[in-house]
Parts: sequence; structure tokens; C-alpha cells
Amino acid sequence: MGDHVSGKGLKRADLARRTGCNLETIRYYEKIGIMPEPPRTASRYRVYDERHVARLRFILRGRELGFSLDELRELLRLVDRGTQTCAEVKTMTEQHLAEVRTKIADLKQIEKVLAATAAQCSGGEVPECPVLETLAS
Amino acid sequence: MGDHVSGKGLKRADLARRTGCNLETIRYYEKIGIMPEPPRTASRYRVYDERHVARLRFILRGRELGFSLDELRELLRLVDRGTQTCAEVKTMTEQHLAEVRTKIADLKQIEKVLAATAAQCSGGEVPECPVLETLAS
DNA sequence: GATAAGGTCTGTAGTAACTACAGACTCAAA
DNA sequence: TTTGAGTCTGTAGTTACTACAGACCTTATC
Repeated sequence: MGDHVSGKGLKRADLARRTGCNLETIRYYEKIGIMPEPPRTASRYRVYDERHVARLRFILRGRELGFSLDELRELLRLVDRGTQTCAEVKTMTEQHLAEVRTKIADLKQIEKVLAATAAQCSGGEVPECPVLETLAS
Repeated sequence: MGDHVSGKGLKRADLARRTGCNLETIRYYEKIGIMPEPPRTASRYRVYDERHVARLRFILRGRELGFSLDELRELLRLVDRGTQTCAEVKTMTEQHLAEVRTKIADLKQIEKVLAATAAQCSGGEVPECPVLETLAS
């Protein structure tokens, strides 16, 4: 069913396989309205096509790049509107890029403290520990 | 009440002020067993002392350094046992450090893609957009 | 045709680490 | 005494999933 109708009807598991997405996540994306409700067979099985594959890939790629689902929803809204401008998308991307850079800076600071502290450890069977002192300070 | 008993009884809001911790978070940490249940007044108000301040600061500092609550629970268990060794703590720290470094590497890769893509944007009022093409690819 | 295996359906619960709120109670000061 | 502020409890909401139970459907095999 689905697949033989026109040679391109995909079931949920097919969509999952094609995109690498988790099976349940597809349903979740539909529920929160970031993936459109697909047509159904008579017995209520979801039927996807290539546009669903493309959209889900877009979302997954965006997630890989650290966009939140809300940001992707907005990005997709611009795409769907069909009249988005490069300027709008660029602004969102630069905002996100700034957040990513902030996170990197935060983590680098954490790394610095952890590395410096661990380096002070004797690693021996002693109760004194620089890490615990750092945490307590 | 609390404060005048011996000059060091702290109420929940006092503990929050002293540590910078959110008021509700204190109750949450108690609920999940990472902060001990403090003694109570007759009317069931929590009463904290300096040891609670120290422990909460330990937790908050650990969170700042990216340790999970589970990791901190383990760290505190070692502390409470009183016989922890520097070696045990060092191992946990180095494991965490490795995770932090992985996260930094991931984010740097993301940053690279985002920066390169945004740089390609004309920023103009055109519908073509390198960001969207990157996401779709 | 019967049956068994596997896919899909729904709703719901669990995860991390909080944060916030409602409604009841208590405390301190004017 | 009354008012305002603080505290108590339990519970719900957040992000982005993931997993499961129990019912239904489809497909293959005999």
C-alpha cells in the first residue's frame, strides 16, 4: 500500500530511512506543526512524498547546525511564503552564529579551568584534590 | 525566626541570596536528593546553615563548569564518604573535560559552516539564499 | 482461508534541569 | 489587627526528543 499507488508513496518508516530521522520524531515534528500533516490511506496510514523528504532533511540539517525548532519554523515560514529575501535569512543566521560563538567562548573558558585544575591533580590515593577545591571556591 | 535563634539560621531566600541560586531551584535540588533535607522550624520552614551554603555553592560552581547533576551527585558522594581519592575525582574531571572538548569541536564545525554560508549572502531583497541552499543540501 | 509476523496507529510517559504558579499558611511590622 | 511579604506544598510548563502499550492493519506463508 502507498508504495505501489504511484511508485512514490512513502510510509513513515520509509521516510525515516530516507532521512536518517528517528521514526517517532517524524510524528513529533508533525504534532508541533513543523512538518505538514501528510495525506492518509483509508486505514489512516501516513503517505509521504519527495517534498516531505526534502522538508525533513532541511529540518534535520538545521538541527545539526544548532538551530532551534522555533528558528527552523520561522525559516520554513519564510520559505513557504515564497517571497523571503536573502536579507531576512541572513539576519537570522548571523544571530544564530553569534549564539554559537558565545557558546564556544563559554566552553573554552570551562575547558581552561578544567584542564588547569586536572593538571594540578596528583592522581594519587590522597584525599586532597584540586578539583574539589576549585568547586568549593 | 531562624536568623535570631543562633545568628546563623538561614531561610530559603537567604540561601538563595547568599549563593545566587534561584529560590525554586533550591527546593528542586532537595527533591532530587543532591541537597540534604534541612531541619525545619515548628511551622515547617526550612533552616539552613553554612554547610548548606558551601554545598550549594559547590553544586552551582560544578554546573557552571558543565557537570551534570548526576556527575555532581557522584562527586558529592565521594566528598561525603570522606575517603575519596584525588585519583577518582581526576578521572571524572578528565572524562568531563573530554566531553567539553568534543562539544567545542562540534560547535566550531557548525560555526565554520554558518560563517561561510552567511558570507555568501548578498543580503539583498532577492529570493535566492545560500543559507537555504545549505540547509536543503 | 487462517494465522503469524511485522508495520502503523493513538495517546501518554519519561528524559535533564530547571522555573513558575496557585492556594494555603505563617510571620513581622505598623 | 490587618496587611504585606515570605514560605509551604504540589503540580505544570519548558526543549527536543524517545519509547512504550494496546489496538489495528498488511503481508507472507501454509
